[in-house]
Amino acid sequence: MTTELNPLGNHLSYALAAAHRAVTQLLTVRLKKQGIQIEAWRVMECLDAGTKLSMGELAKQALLNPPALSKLVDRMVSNGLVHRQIATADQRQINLLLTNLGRRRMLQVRQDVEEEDRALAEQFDTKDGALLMQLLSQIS
Amino acid sequence: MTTELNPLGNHLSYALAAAHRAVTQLLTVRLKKQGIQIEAWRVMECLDAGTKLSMGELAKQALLNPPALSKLVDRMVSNGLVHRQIATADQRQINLLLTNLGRRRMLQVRQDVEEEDRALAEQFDTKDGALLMQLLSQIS
DNA sequence: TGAATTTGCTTTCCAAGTCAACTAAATTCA
DNA sequence: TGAATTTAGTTGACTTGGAAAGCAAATTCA
Repeated sequence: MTTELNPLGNHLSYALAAAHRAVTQLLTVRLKKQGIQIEAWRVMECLDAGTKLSMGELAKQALLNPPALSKLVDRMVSNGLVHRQIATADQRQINLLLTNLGRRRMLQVRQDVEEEDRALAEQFDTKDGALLMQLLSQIS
Repeated sequence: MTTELNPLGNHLSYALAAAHRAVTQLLTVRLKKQGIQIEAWRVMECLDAGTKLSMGELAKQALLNPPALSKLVDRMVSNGLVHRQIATADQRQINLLLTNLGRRRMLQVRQDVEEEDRALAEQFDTKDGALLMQLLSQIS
């Protein structure tokens, strides 16, 4: 199997982009039925973890640039999923909080994401899923 | 190391997104200095491979949806990198061709991408880069 | 203290992507 | 054959994202 149809096939960055695209597309379709964006789910998952997060921290964890997060949060606020709270220690910081609706929606969405993740993991031999994850988390 | 700071850390889809984001950001910065988009580079690389590609085939290989490719190609045409040619067999199909300028630019950009890819591969023990690529290409 | 700088988040302007509708060529089949 | 359907690609309306500028609170330091 040395024949390479796609000239990009040798690039790790391409393999990564292709895999990411495939996974994202499936997940997007599934979450769209719930009327929610992958990034919004990530935000909600982070918020649910308990420790108060500033927008900056949240942006890093949810893999968004600050302006993109700001705008996403605007939309989530108007959908009643979260609300902003000015941090007491530092008045510039925002602590985002899940609403009750937000928490409920998050739990529903979590089902879907975990199902999708399971389906993904099934594409690998038993140990390979964990191995892949380990390799991926070495990056940058 | 069982402590997990980020609640998303257990999800393979998240690990993939995070890795993709890190790699893409680095590559984007580098290619921006050349004034080119990653996707445009992918298109040019595919075209260079010789076999004539329809827009549809090209979209798959370059990881773009048809409308996104159409618009990208518009820009590339106005930058003088490629030109459209109606296929003779099927008049609906477009064969995209690299211009001389396009080919020259592609060769320059390729340098950068390969350097970036090398730097990425260095983050892994010798065999792990290939292993990661192999695992990634199993996905969908 | 208070002027200058830094930090945290948002806004603005513009570039790029999506979905759905559209055009035209090719194919199907009655 | 020719009407109906399918396929290839593009377009238009709308949404989202990024870079850079903006604003206000916090911090530095003269």
